[in-house]
Amino acid sequence: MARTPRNTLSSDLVVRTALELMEAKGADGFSLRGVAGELGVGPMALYTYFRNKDDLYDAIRDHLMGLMPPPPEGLPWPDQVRSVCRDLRVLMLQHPCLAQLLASRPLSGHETARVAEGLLSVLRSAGFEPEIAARTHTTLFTYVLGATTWEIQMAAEQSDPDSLRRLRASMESLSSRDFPTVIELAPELARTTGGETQFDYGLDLLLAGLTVRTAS
Amino acid sequence: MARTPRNTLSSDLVVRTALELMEAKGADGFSLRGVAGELGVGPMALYTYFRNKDDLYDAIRDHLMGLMPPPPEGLPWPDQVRSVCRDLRVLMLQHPCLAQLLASRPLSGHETARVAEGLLSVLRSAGFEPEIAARTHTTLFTYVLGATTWEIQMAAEQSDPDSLRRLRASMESLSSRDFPTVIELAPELARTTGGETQFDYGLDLLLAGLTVRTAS
DNA sequence: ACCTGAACACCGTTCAAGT
DNA sequence: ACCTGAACACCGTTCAAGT
Repeated sequence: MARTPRNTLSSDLVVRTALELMEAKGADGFSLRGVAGELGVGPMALYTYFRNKDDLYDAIRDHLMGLMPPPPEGLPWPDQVRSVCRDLRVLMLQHPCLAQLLASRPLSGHETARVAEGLLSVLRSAGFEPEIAARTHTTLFTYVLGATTWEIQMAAEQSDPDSLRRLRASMESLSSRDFPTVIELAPELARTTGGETQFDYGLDLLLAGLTVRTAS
Repeated sequence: MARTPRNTLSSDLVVRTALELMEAKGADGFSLRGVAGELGVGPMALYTYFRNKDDLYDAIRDHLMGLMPPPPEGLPWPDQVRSVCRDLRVLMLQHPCLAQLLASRPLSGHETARVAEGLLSVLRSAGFEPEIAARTHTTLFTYVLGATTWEIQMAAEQSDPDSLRRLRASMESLSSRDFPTVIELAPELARTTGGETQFDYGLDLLLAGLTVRTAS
């Protein structure tokens, strides 16, 4: 908007402006040209600070990961793990674009490494061997990613009355001969597409599985 | 490519052409104009069969879900559940675009309902109450979605030598004072970004958790 | 180093029109 | 119903140039 004079741009300002735009217009409506327009510069000005769009995405992701609190200290390890996973879910809900940024790009950057360090060190301190700690870390991360991505997507869909109407229509077109269980459980399925209870249900299954593993 | 005369188009032909294009050029390179070009028609010809791009996406997803085999019969329920989850992972690996199609759109369509019916009926037959069956279904689905999306994305990244080089560089720039565990477990983390062993590890944690639950 | 401006090769979708 | 053609309002990125 405002004509920005020379040498007032910085990679940090670009990231913050990009993040604002992404949360205002959604990950789909986001564009480099939009960011440039918001900053009052030409689209090519951004290429001074980022090699391309993906490079900017990485920077936004790392910026958001910087908002993750460290794991709580002085608790049993299952509670520490639960806390980290819940914090990541909450951060993703607060910044829905983070889901796409995490899923589509490999983890890199300082803040992202800090979050990984936190969870991995909890697992190592709990006595997990290197390979099991790594496998558990990946399992927990991908669960949070999948569960919360799904939750965000379904919430977005349900806030659009048009697509919600079409979804109901497609549900009702299903024959109760062919799909008796889907029809029977339709209310329960609608209720379990998100929410903290659903998230904790899956997380506690994983933690229960881990507890069994460590006991033997 | 070929000039298609009138009345030779059909929604099924459009879906199959779109799927081919999506697997040849990747989900990013995919476009309605590309599909139309491949069919030798103008872009607007597709709007006779689909309301918009998302509508076509839904049709492609349902087409792919039609390739899912039914759950195996005559096995203990944990083996049935494992089989369905593994089948979905394999299908996603064979058709990488399915990951994005599942994550970005709500589940609708006949074939998608059939897959849900299969897993839900396994859970109900195993004695799960309606709400627990629904929660378990969502948990399993989101785990497979998250784990396999991650696996596909990391495989794509590692096949690009340029981004692999930059990833290694960013790993080596991490100080071993600040990130001792990440550095220590770097080889294990690289090994656990995908593969059947990693997938089964998380899946078995969930199943172990479910077994504990049903026993009590 | 930092930024502009024009250009290239694209998008999805609307609208009016033709058969 | 089925499809065309022109138009609208966009994209990311390259390239040459200016300060």
